[in-house]
Amino acid sequence: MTGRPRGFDTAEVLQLAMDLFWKKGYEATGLSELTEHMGIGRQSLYSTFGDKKQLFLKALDAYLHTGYKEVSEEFAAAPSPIGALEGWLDAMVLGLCSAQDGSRGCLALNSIVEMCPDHEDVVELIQGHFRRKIQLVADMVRQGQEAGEIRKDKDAEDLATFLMTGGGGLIVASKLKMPNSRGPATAQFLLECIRPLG
Amino acid sequence: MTGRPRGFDTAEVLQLAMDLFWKKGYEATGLSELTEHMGIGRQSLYSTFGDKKQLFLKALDAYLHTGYKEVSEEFAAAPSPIGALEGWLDAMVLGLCSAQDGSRGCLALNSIVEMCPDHEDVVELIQGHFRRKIQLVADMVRQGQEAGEIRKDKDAEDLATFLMTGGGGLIVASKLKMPNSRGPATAQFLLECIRPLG
DNA sequence: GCCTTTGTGGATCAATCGGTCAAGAAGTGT
DNA sequence: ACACTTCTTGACCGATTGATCCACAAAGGC
Repeated sequence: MTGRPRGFDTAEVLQLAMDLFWKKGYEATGLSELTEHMGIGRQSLYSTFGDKKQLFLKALDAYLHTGYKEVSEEFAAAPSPIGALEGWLDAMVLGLCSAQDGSRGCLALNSIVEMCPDHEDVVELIQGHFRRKIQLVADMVRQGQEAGEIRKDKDAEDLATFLMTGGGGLIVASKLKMPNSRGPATAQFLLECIRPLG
Repeated sequence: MTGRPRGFDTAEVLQLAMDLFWKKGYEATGLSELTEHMGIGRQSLYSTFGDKKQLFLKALDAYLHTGYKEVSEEFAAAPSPIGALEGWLDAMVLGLCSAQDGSRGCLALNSIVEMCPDHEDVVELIQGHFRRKIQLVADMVRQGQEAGEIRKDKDAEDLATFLMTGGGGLIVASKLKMPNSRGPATAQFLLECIRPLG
């Protein structure tokens, strides 16, 4: 027998939970806030997602997957490798300045800082995503190297790590909302550093 | 009248509080843990430092000051501007790999991620420190430019921001403890990017 | 020695935490 | 219409949170 169906869309309320975790962090987000913001009852939350930790892991996983998918699609639609990377960094800096999202940064980075090295499950989840994303960027770097748009005297994965690290720094710094942010200039300089010499 | 003197050294227990906040973050650190780790009673803590938030602010302030002082002294003792910056980045990467400190990262960056943009007092405190530190690094970059060790086609403060951002990214990434960390290589590349062209 | 001032330790506060339980509402399948 | 399953609602749990109160100990000034 099938019983009464759920009165809400699982993926939808998971997205709402993600929003809250993103804005407030894991520890600072209470169950009462979650249920209120998600628009469902306490028991519905527990029977659907397990406990708070599992809900967080599922929200984080969804975040990582959609993030990977978005970048992947942007890369595929880009006119050139260097254009793809430029668009990626620009979107990163642009997203950080949008007054809409405030300065909530990146859920993955926030979670790293808050929950590493405790919470091994979170560490492993993000490590796996990090590895895949590095490969995604490194592939694009390799294409750029073959096209002569990117310097060939450095390993593609090293350059990808360099971009990822710089991007991470940009995201974290953006939370400070310094009066005269040099985010765009720094992003441009990151790109400049991987171009062919001369 | 002077009354009974304190049975502990204020700066000493503040350092202990800092250690705990550094390792666990603000929210995740409880009063019971604090008093136990600091070795003082609850009431002593409150009468000496105010409430938890004020204690945190004082610990963070102490952290920022000692951090600034250390870098400042390292810079003064360095043989050359580029050597100063190299030593700074090396110490940063080295400190992150030390098994002793685990992967607690940097208290300032951790606090930014956890407490911005709420907790305006924390934001302002770190913003002020950030401004001063950028100036410290930018001054060293300027000296390097005049000495011909650093490229002159970029603004010194832009290059300093670039280094700070990259360093921040390194610190955050280090918390993930990826199997084959490319931290040292990335730090070296950061330095390479600010050297004169050709 | 006494008196005053301050520090200390333990009990205690209301509030909130994550999590559970049980009763009733709302469906599905036959 | 009925039985059966699932979802939903709200009360409730012990534990812990940051914070306060109060009695008592310990030191300096006279």
